[in-house]
Amino acid sequence: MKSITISDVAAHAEVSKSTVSQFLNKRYDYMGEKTKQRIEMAIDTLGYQPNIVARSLKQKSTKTIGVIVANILHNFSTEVSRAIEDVCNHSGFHMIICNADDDPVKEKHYIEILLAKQVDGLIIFPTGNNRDLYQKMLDNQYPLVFLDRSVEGIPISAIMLENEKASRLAVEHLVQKDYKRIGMLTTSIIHNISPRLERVSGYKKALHDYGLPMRDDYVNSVESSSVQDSLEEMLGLSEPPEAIVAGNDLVLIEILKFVKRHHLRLPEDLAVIGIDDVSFASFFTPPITTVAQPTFKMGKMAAEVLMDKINQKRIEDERLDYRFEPTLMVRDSVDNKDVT
Amino acid sequence: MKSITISDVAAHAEVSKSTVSQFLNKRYDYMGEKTKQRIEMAIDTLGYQPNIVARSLKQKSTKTIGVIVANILHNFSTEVSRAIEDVCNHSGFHMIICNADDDPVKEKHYIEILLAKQVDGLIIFPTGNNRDLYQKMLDNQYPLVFLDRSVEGIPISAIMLENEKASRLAVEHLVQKDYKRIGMLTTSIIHNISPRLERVSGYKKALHDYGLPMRDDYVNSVESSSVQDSLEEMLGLSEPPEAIVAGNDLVLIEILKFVKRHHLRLPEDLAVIGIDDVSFASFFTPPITTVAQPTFKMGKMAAEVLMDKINQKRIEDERLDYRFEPTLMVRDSVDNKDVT
DNA sequence: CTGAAAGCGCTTACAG
DNA sequence: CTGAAAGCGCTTACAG
Repeated sequence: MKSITISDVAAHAEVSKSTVSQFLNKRYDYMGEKTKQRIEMAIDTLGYQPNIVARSLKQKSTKTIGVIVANILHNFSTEVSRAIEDVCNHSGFHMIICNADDDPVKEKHYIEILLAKQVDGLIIFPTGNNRDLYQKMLDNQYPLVFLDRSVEGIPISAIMLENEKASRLAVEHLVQKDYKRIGMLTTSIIHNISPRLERVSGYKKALHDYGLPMRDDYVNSVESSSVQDSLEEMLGLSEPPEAIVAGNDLVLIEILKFVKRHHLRLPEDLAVIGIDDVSFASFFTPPITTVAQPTFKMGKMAAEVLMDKINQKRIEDERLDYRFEPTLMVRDSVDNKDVT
Repeated sequence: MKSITISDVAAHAEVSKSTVSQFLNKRYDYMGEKTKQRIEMAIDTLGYQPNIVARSLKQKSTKTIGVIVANILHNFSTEVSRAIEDVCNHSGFHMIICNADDDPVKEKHYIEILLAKQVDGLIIFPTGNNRDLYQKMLDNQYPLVFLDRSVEGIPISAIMLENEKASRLAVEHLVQKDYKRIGMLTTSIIHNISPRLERVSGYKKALHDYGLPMRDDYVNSVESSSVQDSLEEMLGLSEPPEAIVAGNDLVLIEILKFVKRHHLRLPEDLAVIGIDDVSFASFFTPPITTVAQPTFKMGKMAAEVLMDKINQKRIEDERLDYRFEPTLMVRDSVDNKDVT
């Protein structure tokens, strides 16, 4: 690309670079009408576009934020990203999305690169295993917000679902439909990912509140790739669960694959509720009952909180947790148990 | 964030900035062992991270590419983006994704911003309505590749599906299963989006080759939001189509919604084949027969061609079209017509 | 009302 | 083997 710089424009318009710069930044306060016009003409005829890199260097702001999602495969990540993008567009910001793939090493790498690229702030779905880095950014008052998850002992604003409530809604619905043997399957919990822990604990509490027994062989937290095996096991029990709560969309999909493969009937042979509303839920056969997250609102909030931090509002009275309400989407993958 | 610059490191290590810079860029040719160590120590103790913005300004390369997708809602866009990201990671590049939302105005805006941000190259799913801009980049030998679509009269490398073949595969499969009345529904064609045109023309040619009549009321190209109406109309004909080819994933989804809403049986009441393999195809009831694009390969190729252009290979012997083969994924949303 | 000068944090010939 | 100097393309006090 040919480079036309501010100097070229200045020369063409026969003014100084300073004046052109003032013009570009709309500081017209004392600018002569003819000067303005000459500059405008020069810009037009030369097809000048300011170099944002140069501007960023000087202004120490790139008008760009970084977003590091834990796993782009989750529908939640994609939807939230779109909401963030909307806010960015409105504020004249751009965003760079990175996918940590649930890998703390990748996450660390991305954080470092993005900081080196001088992004003005970061939204992170934390893997939870880079405490030093998180802490360092916190110490430096670097604009940062967590999304979906919080990290114990790192007091950074986190935008999250009422996760306990989410599984409670699922359990309650099943209880109302007269299910007693209710299982739960989530993705791996070994890294203490907060929403997963909370969803499991919400499930247990709800069972307890409804006086249902909590059986260890009805709950499991494994990698997506092992969901099939885990289901095999759980449904092979002498008294298998009659309903299963899927901890997120990926688990739900694995369950649906299992159901298909084994020619089970939904909900007669197995009732299912997924946390996360999947795209095909409404027109699946049967339509899938889910607990939806307000993804759009959550992404918007994350971006707004970050923008406030970038603009120096909100440094002091840091509010930590922003919790959002889940919504039960009643469809047909759960039916009245007594009918069967 | 506190800023530690190369000067701080130089001071701490008691060498010049030049030497530190050499070190950073691994030009150790003549560097004394003790110098190296002193610099390394300084970097460590200060926690220095180079400022990429400053480097970019000097080097006139941001090691970043832009990707402008026509519509992020298409599954194709997401998958292709992930493939591009892989290549970027391998080459030490980053990418900024923008969603033009099928809107030429947004597309123009994003192209301009990305150029101003000095990205080293661009992968565009062109809306087709910014010919001047495309042409200008071409004239400037700016590294650019088109994906999914080409633009008539703008000779820029384009990575595309064998679109005619894709609809041909669909029609052939239906013909083999003894279907005669075959319709096709695609998203709007008014902007002459090349893959849509090609898919419709492939459909027509295939019908012709199999001696089937081509009926105008069996083909329609409308916005996603009007697919329902269009189906209503088509299936309300006195001799309605018995099978429909969906031009892409969004159309497929609309068709499935329609089928659900009207309690149609798949494939007994209506057979369906979608172009684009959707995530839920395999475990849907019935599993959906589709024509898949090699999304990963296509994204990879786009990124590789772009990298070559950025690295000055491939400017001369510009190859224009890279066409990829579609694959029929036989599942159960099409069955033997004679059986019914 | 406008311009000269310094500076953002790097890199890169070039000199020694 | 290392450093001084210029420069990438902007912006921003400050002077006049």
